[in-house]
Amino acid sequence: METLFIPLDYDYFDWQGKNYLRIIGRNEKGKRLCVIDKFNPYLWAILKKGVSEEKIKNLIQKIEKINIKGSTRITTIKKVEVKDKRFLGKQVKALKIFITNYKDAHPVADELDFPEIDARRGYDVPLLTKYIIESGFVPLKWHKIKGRLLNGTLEFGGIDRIDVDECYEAEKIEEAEEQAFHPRILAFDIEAGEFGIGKGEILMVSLVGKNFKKVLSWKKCPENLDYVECFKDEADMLETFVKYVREFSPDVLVGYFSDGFDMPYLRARAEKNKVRLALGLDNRQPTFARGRIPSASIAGIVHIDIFRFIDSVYSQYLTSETLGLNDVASELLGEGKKDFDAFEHVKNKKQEWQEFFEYNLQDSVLTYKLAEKLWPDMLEFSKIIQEPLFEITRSSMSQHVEAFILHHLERYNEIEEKRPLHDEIGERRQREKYEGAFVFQPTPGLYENLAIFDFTSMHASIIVSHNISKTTLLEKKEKDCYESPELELEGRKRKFYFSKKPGFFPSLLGEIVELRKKYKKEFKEQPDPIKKARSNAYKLLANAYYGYTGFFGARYYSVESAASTLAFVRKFNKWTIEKVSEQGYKVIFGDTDSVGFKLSGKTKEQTLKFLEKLNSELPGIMELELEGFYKRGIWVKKRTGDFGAKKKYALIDEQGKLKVRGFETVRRDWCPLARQLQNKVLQAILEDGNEKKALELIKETIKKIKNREVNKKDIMIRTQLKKPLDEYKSITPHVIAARKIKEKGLPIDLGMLLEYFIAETRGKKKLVREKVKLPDEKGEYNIKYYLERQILPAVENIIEVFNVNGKEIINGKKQMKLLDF
DNA sequence: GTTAAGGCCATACC
DNA sequence: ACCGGTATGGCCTTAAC
Repeated sequence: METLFIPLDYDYFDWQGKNYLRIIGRNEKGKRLCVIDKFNPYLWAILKKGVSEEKIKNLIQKIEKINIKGSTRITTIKKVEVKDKRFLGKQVKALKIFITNYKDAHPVADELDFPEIDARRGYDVPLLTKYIIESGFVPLKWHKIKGRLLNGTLEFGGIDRIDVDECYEAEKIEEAEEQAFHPRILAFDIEAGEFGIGKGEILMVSLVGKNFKKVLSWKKCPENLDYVECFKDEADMLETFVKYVREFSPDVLVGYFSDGFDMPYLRARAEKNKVRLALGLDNRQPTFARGRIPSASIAGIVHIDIFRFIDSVYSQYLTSETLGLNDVASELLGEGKKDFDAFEHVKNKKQEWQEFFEYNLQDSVLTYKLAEKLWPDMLEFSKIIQEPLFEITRSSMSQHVEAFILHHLERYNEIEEKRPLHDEIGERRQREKYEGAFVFQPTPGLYENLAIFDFTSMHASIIVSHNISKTTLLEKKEKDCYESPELELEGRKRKFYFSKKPGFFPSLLGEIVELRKKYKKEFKEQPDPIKKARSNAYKLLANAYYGYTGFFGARYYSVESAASTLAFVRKFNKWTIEKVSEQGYKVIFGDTDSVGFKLSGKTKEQTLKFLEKLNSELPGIMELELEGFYKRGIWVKKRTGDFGAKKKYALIDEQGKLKVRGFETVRRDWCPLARQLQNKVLQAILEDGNEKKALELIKETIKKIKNREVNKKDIMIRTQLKKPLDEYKSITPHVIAARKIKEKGLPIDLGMLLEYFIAETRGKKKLVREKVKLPDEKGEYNIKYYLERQILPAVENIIEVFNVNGKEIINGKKQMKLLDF
């Protein structure tokens, strides 16, 4: 039998002591199929240099006798082969040791304690990763499967007795031509009576798919909402939820924060009600893998918590201030959550059931739309990294980088390095920090006609151009090698040297950068979401690569590499600043990979020509590009000290578009009133080149504050709770806000955004925290606080740029003047 | 009781 | 534990008077 197949969900099982894979996917007609494949696990024993043939033979005989006896299986050595391999870039002889069950790879490695063996590797890569590398059966690409149709016999212990159309035992798997694939997506969301997992009842569950929307409820039966279905109790509702999911037969079941909330809640309530949450195609209940956030997985269906993908990968593209469903959906879909206070409804037993149902449905609608919108990104990430969707949507960027490397080592005949052990991680984390990038000290002022140059993927291009990595690092200087600038590490000045023989680590990064360029070009020529996602995925990967070298959990961790890369970053940034100055431009700012300067009478054409010249002097694939030309820009004084603040500026381009960095405008822990005013002030100043209109704007706002005409939502300050409430050494306003919420009986979650305002208070209260009130608390805003601690700080150093006697203003009269308006 | 320095804390830039 | 160094600035805590 032969069929086309796209693999979606990977799982493994044991049969007669051996590992098998069960892969669920679809054929080209949309039928759901299952493929059973064998797996031949092995690990590596890297031999010491110069071990004789004779000794190797003896060693192999000893190894072949190893067996691991467990309660359910005995793992033995199937065969041992001698191979010429590379390890950390060096040529080695290694034994490829095939074993019967990968779950015992670790104990087998422990047994390989022979004097001829230098190192043991390849026992700590996750089984699925190992399988995909070996089989080439990569996720989300079409394959042609030749195999035997299984028919529900007990051949594999009945593993094929699952809810699929057909199940094959694979005999041959080969890649097939690409074609479009549209997954069946089903989104879900629950509403519960209490926030604590399982503490309250699940009041309703919504489900949204293509041409499918339902709200399941048991608390209330509305007459006029056709999508609401009513049940006699919670258990009945949960059973129907399971039934509907099974009937819809989704490839992807998606929630928003469902790993952390919906799934564990469903599990807890199902247990309580003695309902089996048999969502898996094999009728199993969801399982929860351990981890910082437990990942809920369903056999045969890819459960995606879209929040986790956004959190670890996609958030870099977002400007929303929180990663909550409302903010993210508003930004990506232009549509937010329904305005409804579910907590109020439950707590005060309100009877706004219609609104509640709509609210619940809308959450699933948004989750569904987000999943559709982000599908190209998840798809491309999965195809590029070659890891299954489930893993892709839950991994950090460093894990993505590492997985990408692991999946491409075979091309370099390279044996994988091991994961650092607990003690090693500890040591790495404790080691002294190394010096970072260079930031140019700006001079405060308003400047006209500016240009900004920046390096494209600077860290990546430095690593590639200087062949920097753990495995290309030389012990000492050689005749022809790359030499890092002098840097300080562990208290002494030193340099590092890297071989000119291309290493797999920088080479792979070189490929990533190349592919990024290629797909970016393709996207520009003929834009579509897939091309965009592909180009973005490579870009993200390239940018995360440097961070990976300095990440303590990395297999290819290398402080020397990270420190050297940064030394080059500093060198090239300063080099650019110098060159630009020498050419007669006035440099205004510079940070890490960018330099901004005044055109100083030169034309754009001259500047672009000069850019070309600079590029001809850069090594390897390093490249400077024009970030943009700007009409005006403003830099302000630091609040403490009499010099320009770094990482704080605002620019306006020729189209009048504002670009604000670092100012309160872009800081979410300032009230909207101050932020909006500052933004308007910056806009006015940069448009007109003078402060007249700005002063008017400030005057207006001050008047509004004094007359108590400011909207309440505009004075709210939002601050994130970054650690458990009782760990705070300093009791700041937002800690008070959190305590107040706790007193109300609401949950305090790590990472939640606390909202509060500063109110007028009676009596002698000096500290800000004593005036904190929650949004729904009664009280008037504190005029003095908002004038002096929000509005004034947000605008005073901006308008100060226009005053010749700048120093006097900050200490004296103008402050008073401003407030006297 | 007041005040300045130092530390804690959140957030931004790249 | 899940990229990390550079940087700003508010507010609290502490120590000194």
